[in-house]
Amino acid sequence: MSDFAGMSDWDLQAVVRGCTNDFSNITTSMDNSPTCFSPFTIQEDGFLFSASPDYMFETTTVLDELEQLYKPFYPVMNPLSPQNVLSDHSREEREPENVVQDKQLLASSTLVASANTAQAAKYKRRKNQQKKVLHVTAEGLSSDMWAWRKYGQKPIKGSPYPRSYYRCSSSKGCLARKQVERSHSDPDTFIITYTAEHSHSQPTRRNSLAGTTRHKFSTPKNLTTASPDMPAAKDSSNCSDPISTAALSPTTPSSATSNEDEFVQEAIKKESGEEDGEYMVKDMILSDDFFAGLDEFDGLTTDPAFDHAFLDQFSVTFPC
DNA sequence: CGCATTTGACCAGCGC
DNA sequence: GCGCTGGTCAAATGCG
Repeated sequence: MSDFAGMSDWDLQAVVRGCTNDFSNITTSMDNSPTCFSPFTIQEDGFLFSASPDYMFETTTVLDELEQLYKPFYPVMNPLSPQNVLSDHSREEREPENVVQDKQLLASSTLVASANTAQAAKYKRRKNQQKKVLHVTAEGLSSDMWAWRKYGQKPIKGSPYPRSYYRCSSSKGCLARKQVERSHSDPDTFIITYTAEHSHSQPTRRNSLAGTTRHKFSTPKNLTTASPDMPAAKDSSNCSDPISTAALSPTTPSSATSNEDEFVQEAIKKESGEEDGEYMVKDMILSDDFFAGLDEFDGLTTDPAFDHAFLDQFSVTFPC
């Protein structure tokens, strides 16, 4: 059949799977330029926000203003809510920045306010729909504490890779949506598009129910249905592919490690004690978790527990 | 049994 | 107005 048909979702699931330890891998490759010099960047209407420390410093003022603008519309300041992934990808013509921001804010508040009318949101005008686009590598797919449930997958015209659709399963009635697709220009990069806003506070830890993760990729079925595009399951040479090894459920891993708990604790600590100003960049994607992750990353990477948990997940799917 | 995932069908937006 | 495309629904299926 088509290239999409066999596109097992192993990669896409990997995309949305939470693994808060991987923020350092968030990146972009919109122009296929080397990304190794930029830990990650965020695209906003084609404009790349380099998240290098220097740039972040320079944009602090702007971000501060953004944050001030966003605050009134936040049900809760969620470090990693889609709101924090700043990138409006509506197809509307570019308008003066503050005008666009105002519109986004209105749209955001409207979406939140209408959280109880999921049906009404069913067919929102795409053109005006608020979106936040994030480009991440497979390792950086992680991302958030939200629990996402996949509700659809569609082949996208012009792209050899299908797009997966996820909705927030943390709370019923939450309109938050998440689309994940592999970048056509850079298969190592995944494009995550957040739509709407969570109508509830961010869970302090991942939803345990959603955590009944299924390592589907290890099942015979999924192995046999491996996509022609993603022959990893068949081609042992791909076992070295971090993307494939990250092929885990988008939902909460039931095997939350002690390291993850540490992350949660760290996040809680920061949430309770640090808010405005100090984490300006968190309003993009550099959340508290991100910095916490950075702070702990060195330790984690050398922590036997981390290695064990991390490799354990890999070995489950790709025992090679 | 409850949950998540898969997947075909349906519907609405959008461009022509 | 029509056809294409994207986004969502919901039944079927599978797994723990």
